[in-house]
Amino acid sequence: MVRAPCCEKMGLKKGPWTPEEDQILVFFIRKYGHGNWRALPKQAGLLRCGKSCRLRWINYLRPDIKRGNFTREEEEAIIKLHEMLGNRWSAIAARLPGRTDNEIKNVWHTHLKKRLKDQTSTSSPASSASNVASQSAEPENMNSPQPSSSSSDVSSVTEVTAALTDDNHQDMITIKGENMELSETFPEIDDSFWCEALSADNSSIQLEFPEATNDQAQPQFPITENDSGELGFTFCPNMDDGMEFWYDLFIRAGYGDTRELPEF
DNA sequence: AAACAGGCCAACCGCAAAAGC
DNA sequence: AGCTTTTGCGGTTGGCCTGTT
Repeated sequence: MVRAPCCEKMGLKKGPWTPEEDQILVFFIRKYGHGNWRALPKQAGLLRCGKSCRLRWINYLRPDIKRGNFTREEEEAIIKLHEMLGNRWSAIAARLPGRTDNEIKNVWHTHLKKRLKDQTSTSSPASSASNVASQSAEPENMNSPQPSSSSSDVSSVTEVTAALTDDNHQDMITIKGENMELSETFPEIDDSFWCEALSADNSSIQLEFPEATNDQAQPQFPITENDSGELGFTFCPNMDDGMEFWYDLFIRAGYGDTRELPEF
């Protein structure tokens, strides 16, 4: 069987995700779910393969993800579970709410394996095993408060995501200072919608995400002209390689419109 | 201050299983 | 029933960061 072309050959992006891509993915999944990962990036206007989107969502963007350092109880539980289940990371993750298999796997390889080796080399196997067993936590203990150092260890990416996934503000955007609910706004989009979002000098489109905590989430999209003289703007103006799919994203997300989009 | 080494972790790859047709 | 597509999983990699020399 011929191997499927890799993402790069298909013109898809690889490597670290940008905050803008995260926003789009979170927005799309919150609105439509993820019934088909393969189709999702195209529908959402992301230049990523479905596999990459799935991984990003599961390992990083899911709202129930618990960020920050592992507690001692969690670490002991991982050791105990690994003793029982072996390298079945997804099975271990299923018993640790908010933790992903990838995260657990990383913790195991970077911390726990080494620690366990040190323990066994400095104490008898029997005492080590009983120590682990006695300290292992039950699943209900997993939700105990995290140390403050853990809770403060949150990236700006997560902050933006949190703002967009907060139940109090879901599907809300602000256009020219007026709060709107996406589900109400988009079905009625017409040319006047975009006119309202235009800046005073018609040089940019302004959209706002309420409660956002950094500039990246309060984007202003410069209007540019393509080779054919058609006007448009990029959804991610700060990205190095540019991703001109804003129009596609919003139309697909709220409209289902299949009109021809200008090429840039 | 620069070079190097090691730790860490997000993301990728390939394979297998499951689901769909 | 068999083939194709999609999803899930575990292993691995690459690049950034930090500590050490």
